[in-house]
Amino acid sequence: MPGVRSLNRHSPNTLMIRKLESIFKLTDGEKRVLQDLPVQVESLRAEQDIIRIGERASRSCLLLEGFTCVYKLTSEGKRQIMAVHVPGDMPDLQSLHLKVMDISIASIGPSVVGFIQHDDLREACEQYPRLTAALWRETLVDASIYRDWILNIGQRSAYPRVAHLLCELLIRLKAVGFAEDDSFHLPITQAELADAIGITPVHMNRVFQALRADELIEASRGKVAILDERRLREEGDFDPLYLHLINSVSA
Amino acid sequence: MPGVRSLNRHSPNTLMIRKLESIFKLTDGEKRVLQDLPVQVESLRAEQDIIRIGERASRSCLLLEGFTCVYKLTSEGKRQIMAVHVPGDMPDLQSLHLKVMDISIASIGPSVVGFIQHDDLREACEQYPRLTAALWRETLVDASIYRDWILNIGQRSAYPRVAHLLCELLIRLKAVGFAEDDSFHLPITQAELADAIGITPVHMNRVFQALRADELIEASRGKVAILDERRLREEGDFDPLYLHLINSVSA
DNA sequence: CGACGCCTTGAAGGCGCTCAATCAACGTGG
DNA sequence: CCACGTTGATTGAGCGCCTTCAAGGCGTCG
Repeated sequence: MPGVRSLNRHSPNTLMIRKLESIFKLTDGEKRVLQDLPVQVESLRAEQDIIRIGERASRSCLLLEGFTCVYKLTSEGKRQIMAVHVPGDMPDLQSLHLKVMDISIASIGPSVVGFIQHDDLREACEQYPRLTAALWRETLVDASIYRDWILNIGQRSAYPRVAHLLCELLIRLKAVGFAEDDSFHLPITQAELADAIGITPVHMNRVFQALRADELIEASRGKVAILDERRLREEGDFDPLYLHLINSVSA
Repeated sequence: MPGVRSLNRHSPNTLMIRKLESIFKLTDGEKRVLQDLPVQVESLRAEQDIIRIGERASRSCLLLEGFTCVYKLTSEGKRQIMAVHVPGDMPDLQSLHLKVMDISIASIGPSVVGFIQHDDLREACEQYPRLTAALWRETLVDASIYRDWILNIGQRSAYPRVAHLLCELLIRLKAVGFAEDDSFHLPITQAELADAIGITPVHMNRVFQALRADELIEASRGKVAILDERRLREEGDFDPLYLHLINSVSA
């Protein structure tokens, strides 16, 4: 069972505040409300469900460390991962207005999340309408990423698809300071990546080998290094417009 | 160029009001604000872009008649359609908070849309915060549909994929009263459907023939009839949960 | 050291693609 | 009223990306 612990460096909400601030300057009042939001921090093991499809949510979570993903199963038991979250993301913010979950959310690798009650969130938004706008915007960016995944899976072959996903992860991790030197820690199996890309684990492996052979990436035991980002973007037909990043150099 | 005309039966916003009312009862004040929202109605030819990727939007549109779709092109010129809208939908509501478009939106077949200035929308939302919630919810349902498309394209083969899409269209059209007798008018070419499903026009054609041979659908010249919805849902592994419909019999 | 999880590799087959030609429906102009 | 062009649906043949089904390798951990 998940233990409760306190974060060492920052208050849990610091990540969220920093992220929202990249959109527009928050007033002191807005910052204070966010800072005072009660957050229940929990550590998760790898592959642990946070919430499952069909359940009703009364709180949303903020990812603090590690990774989470959105997934869904077909009736035949095939899994599709529709999104991967990096620290600072709110994986199930949508449940604020869509009570019953249409997806499941799980941790990838060991992670730390903070739960915020919907009532608290709603109250903060009522007090400071710009928070509503900022959170709404977050969900809109999520939607934009979904759209790009549809394009990626629907129109590109396996190799560029993987390249595209890696470009996205790199830029998003850079944006929150979790990728140094174009390399990042990603405790995800090839099988899971395959589920996100819509291909077979076997084929995922072959694509990875091709990417390594082409000297685009290095990958081993949870560590991914992008060797040539420019060329990887070309191969993956990657344009970061859809991420709607603001103060980003690489975007 | 698109002509401007007035709608015969209802005020343009009636559709939107009816839709939002399915979520929660609107107060008279809320209804009045919506009713008074200045709407610029325009008729569109088939295949006409409403807004293109990279452009900045200062207004959003409400689909009144016909169909629109969200699409994006790869650098190789392949097109993926990520969403199809039915009357009552707001195809680019997202631009309210994401100014620069990450997608293009176009009409499918001749359509009628109403444009609403963002400033007007924002003002209405500030006056009546529940409108904000309702519109936010709309965009969240859009996102849920995107997710399901990722699952559909990523994990299912062509035949169930098409079945799934047809189920979705039927139920959404029913919800706004645009599908009588499990059949609906859909002025879309097989090539366009193929772009939405992520397959080739040629293969789309073969899947259609299979669906007809299995007596699941009838389709000719812009008219689609669902002959056996229960079985089509089975074949398409369709569960309408993700549509988050409220007062719907079939959901 | 044995078991387990994950990565890797091989071979065979199928789903969907590509390329191309034909057909059907419709609108247009002569 | 018909020849013609255009657009979309249909069909065929061949090929290739990716899947499926295995088996084997390798590192980690009890």
